[in-house]
Amino acid sequence: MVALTLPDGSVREFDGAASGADLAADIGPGLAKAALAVRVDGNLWDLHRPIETDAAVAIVTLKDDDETVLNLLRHDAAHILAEAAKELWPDIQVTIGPSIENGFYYDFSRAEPFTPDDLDAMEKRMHEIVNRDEKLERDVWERSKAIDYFKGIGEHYKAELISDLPGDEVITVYTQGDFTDLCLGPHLPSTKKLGHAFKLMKLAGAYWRGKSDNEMLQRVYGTAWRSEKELNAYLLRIEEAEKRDHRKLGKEMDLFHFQEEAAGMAFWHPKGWTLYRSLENYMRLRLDTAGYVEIKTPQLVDRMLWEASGHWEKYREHMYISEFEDRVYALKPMNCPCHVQVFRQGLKSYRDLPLRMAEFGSCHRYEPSGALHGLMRVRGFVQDDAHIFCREDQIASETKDFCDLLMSVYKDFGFTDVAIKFSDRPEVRAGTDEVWDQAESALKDAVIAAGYEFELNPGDGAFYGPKLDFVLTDAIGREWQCGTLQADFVLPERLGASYIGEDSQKHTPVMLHRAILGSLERFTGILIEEYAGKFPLWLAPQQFVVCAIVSDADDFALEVQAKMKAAGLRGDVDLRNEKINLKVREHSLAKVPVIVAVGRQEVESGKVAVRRLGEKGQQILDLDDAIASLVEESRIPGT
RNA sequence: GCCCUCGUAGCUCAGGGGUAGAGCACUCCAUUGGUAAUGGAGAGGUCGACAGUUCGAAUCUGUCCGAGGGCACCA
Repeated sequence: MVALTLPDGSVREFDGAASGADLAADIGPGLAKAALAVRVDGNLWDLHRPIETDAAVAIVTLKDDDETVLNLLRHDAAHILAEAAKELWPDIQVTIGPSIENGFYYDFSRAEPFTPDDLDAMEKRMHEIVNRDEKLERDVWERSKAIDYFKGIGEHYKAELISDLPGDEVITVYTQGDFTDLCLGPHLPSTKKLGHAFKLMKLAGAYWRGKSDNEMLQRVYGTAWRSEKELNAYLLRIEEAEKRDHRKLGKEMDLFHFQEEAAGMAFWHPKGWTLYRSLENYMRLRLDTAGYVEIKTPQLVDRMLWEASGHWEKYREHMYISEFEDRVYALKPMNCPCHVQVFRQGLKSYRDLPLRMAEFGSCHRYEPSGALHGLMRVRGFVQDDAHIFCREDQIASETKDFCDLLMSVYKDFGFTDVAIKFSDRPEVRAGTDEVWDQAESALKDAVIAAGYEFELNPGDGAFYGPKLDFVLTDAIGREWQCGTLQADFVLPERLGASYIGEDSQKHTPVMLHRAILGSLERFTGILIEEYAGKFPLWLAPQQFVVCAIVSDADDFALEVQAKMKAAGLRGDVDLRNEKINLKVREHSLAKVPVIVAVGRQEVESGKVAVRRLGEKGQQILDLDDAIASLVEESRIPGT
């Protein structure tokens, strides 16, 4: 007798072992048809796997809108993709194929590279397999049998996977049609249950087991959803994201460009640079208010300093080197060693601490060519960097002040969804365990005291100390790591920084490395995508355009522009011999927030017609009133 | 760095072994038009770079550079 308790508390009893399918059939034919899997005491099981003891169970159907169903569908889609590939190219080797966010992938090994046509062929075959309604059978195999089987059919990667499984691991295989695959499961009862709301998206290379020394496999990415409607919504979402890609908008809005003579380094155009400077000036104001001093240090520094700091040893392959007169210089990849040099000038007292030293530091790092990505990952960039030299007992308050400042800055850009990750001691590190204990708890206590939640990221700290990473989520749900706070007990000592304490003795300060925006290039890119190019007035590089409707209004248009500029607003005048329709269209497409139109009526009345981006109509306003309200609206947050 | 794809006019793209095409932008002419494209004419390219195959290469092959998508990397 097996008693199965349903989520509503009711109990169904069976004479012997019963499967989820039996249970669903017992409840009703509708459920029997809709059932995809069964949850048994919290674990997801195949629908046809016998349940032999009393358990709390729940039938899983498409209506369950948590990730469970999507994972099931996507995992099955991966298997069906593998089956399709095996049918099309019998000599292909299958490896792994998990469910991932928004879809699935499968890694294959095959001498011939896949072509886009192959992708279509695989997708077509997948639809056929779904229609075949192949049953999925679960089987438990002996390890040696499994290894022999997969070796026997030439699936060496599978055999390797099994060999590497822990000795006590139950080895399960699933068979659908003629295709048998090693898999933990669970799966849908048959291929038909997947439905047709899937699509193969792209081809990519991927290292076997994620190790760059290993063979490069061919990965096929796909997406799968409960319904065509969900699939189309997803495809639409991707299209929308592509429209606001900062590389696309950067070109369209004439903000910046890249060219091969300086790969990974941006050429900023007037409008882009205006935006960049707005961001920098905003940050400068915030730092000034928060008690930072700003400095500027050299970009080209002798290797001796980098040897002393440890960068020559740890970071050499990322550094651009230049040689003159038997001396070797490196373009700085980081600002910290230079900041210590400034700190070391003159004798420092405990009264000088905490000393918050900021620099919009221009850094260069040789990033692998494949890592470059628009403004988001570049080789030349500027950090809103600062180093706080302080005593150990000041770490807590400095951490709190920093977190508050960072959150306040992010909020000014509309980012309120900020995750904090705490990374503790890595395997390879400098400093004693005692120092690490102290640094970790100081940093952790400080975040807790400041009232912020964080997740642990074990072993990912910097070699000199633990760190906090700040990850923000943008308007379309993507995550970006921008801010960081790192507690450093190593560099100040290595580079000979010291201060005189209350006891008249020399002490070594602690150094907090910190950045809020991270890199100005990257943050600008994030802002372009966040706002889809439609910047709030204070950031918009071109805040207004004054358009003359007839040439008789040209002088007045120039007068209006001059007054607006005198009030501190940024903008141009458009006196072209074109119709107002064309001007409105072009400036709207250029995402200019404010279009001021003046014709004969305005010349006579002295008023202006103001049209805001995104609105259909316009307002007739007194020029002074219009200017006053635009000036108010374009004020930098926090001023 | 690795795998796949791509590189044609300022931009978006078509074409494809016999020395190049569209739309928009640009220049000129006409038009002074009230809120998302006025009409006409003209000019514009060493087809990413370098080799090779060929009577002939933008087209085929190779190498390199760059870009896009992934993987690896991101102290």
